[in-house]
Amino acid sequence: MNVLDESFFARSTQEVAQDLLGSFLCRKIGNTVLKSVITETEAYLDEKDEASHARFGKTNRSKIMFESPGVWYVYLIYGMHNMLNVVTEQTGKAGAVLIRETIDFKGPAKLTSAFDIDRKFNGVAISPKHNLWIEKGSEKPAFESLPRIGIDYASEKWRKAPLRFKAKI
DNA sequence: AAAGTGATCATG
DNA sequence: ATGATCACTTTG
Repeated sequence: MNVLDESFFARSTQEVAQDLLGSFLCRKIGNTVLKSVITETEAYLDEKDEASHARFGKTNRSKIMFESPGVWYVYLIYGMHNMLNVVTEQTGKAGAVLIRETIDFKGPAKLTSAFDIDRKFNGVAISPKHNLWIEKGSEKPAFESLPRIGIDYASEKWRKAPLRFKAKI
């Protein structure tokens, strides 16, 4: 099938972040299936990445990033917005990709709001069985690499690291 | 430019 | 226990 499985996610975070561009985020709610093309992602690496939640090591929140690839990592930010990430890398190595926008929804919090995604998906397998999954796109789009958003607390090296990937329309 | 909102992390 | 901070959005 076209459904992405664990082998897709068990690779380097940057590769997964780039390859996710052009694929379809899919959500089943009742009898309806929503599908929207992913157009922007960000890679968050392991302990060395000063912008990543893994920078403090394994904590209650970040431990999911160290665990098995192919599950969702969803957390609440600013007291009101849910962020949707996929866990990457082999078990034991931290990594996650933030899905920042799709062709229909500009902004990570608007996306989760539109797809009715919240922390109940944290740690859940990325699979149609759980009504939230990703399907392979027809072709990998051209993209540009940019600094990530909203991480001013990190040092210059990481603030400027081109770990945001945006598909060219 | 600044509010709004609550989980999370460090510190005590 | 408390306090500062935060991978955002909306409004002015």
